[in-house]
Amino acid sequence: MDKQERSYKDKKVISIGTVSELTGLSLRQIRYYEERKLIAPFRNDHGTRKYSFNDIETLMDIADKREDGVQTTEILKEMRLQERKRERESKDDIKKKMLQGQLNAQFRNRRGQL
Amino acid sequence: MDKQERSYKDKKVISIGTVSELTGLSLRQIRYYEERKLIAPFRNDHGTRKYSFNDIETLMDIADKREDGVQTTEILKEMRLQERKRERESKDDIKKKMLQGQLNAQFRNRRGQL
DNA sequence: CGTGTAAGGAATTCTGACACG
DNA sequence: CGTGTAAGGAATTCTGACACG
Repeated sequence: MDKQERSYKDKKVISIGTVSELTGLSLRQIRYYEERKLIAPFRNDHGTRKYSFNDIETLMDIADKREDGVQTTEILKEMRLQERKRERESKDDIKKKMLQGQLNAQFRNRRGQL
Repeated sequence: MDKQERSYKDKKVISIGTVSELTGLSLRQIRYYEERKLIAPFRNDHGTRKYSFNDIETLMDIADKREDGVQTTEILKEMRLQERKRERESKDDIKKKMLQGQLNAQFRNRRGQL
């Protein structure tokens, strides 16, 4: 996913009625999940909520878990765990790339010595 | 761009007020360009227009051309030319892939004969 | 806890039209 | 041709609250 596409996914431009249609959740449910800190829509000048496609995906995950009887507090914890996991993986990825870069450099050096 | 990301770009979910903010165009202008067939927003049950990120990009292109004094009729022609060009390129791409496939098959055959 | 609902107000969007140039 | 604007109506969204379980 390049920068441009990311921006589509993260841009908060969708109003709550459309989100409701897309997710099958009621307005009440969507607003309640915000109250429980599960999502954070953007508020424009007037105070109208605007959601991203990312928010919609999160809401669909929430809907699945709620159907399985998971409470919002639990869902919040799970989401935070997931978040930390992604951060770790992202860091590991950077480390891996740096290591690879060093190996490549060594390889070039040895080849030069032959 | 994979299917998922395409769907974000093409999904018509943004209302005209937000499009106006994002493009800097007035509601009147956006509706007028639709009247001139330059864009085709989705209409929901109530009749409210819904735009995609793609529509927004098109509108920004239109805005640039209008600033250069290009009339909507001309812009429409240009857009249709562009569309045909993209179609040709897409077809050429398929042909190229088929040809490559045949070459690969021949190569495998000859190698087998050795 | 999670969700429905009625309440009143404010902002959005729609269409058709008149205006200007 | 392209755009602004006032007009009247319909649908959207917001918040705080009461209800149920």
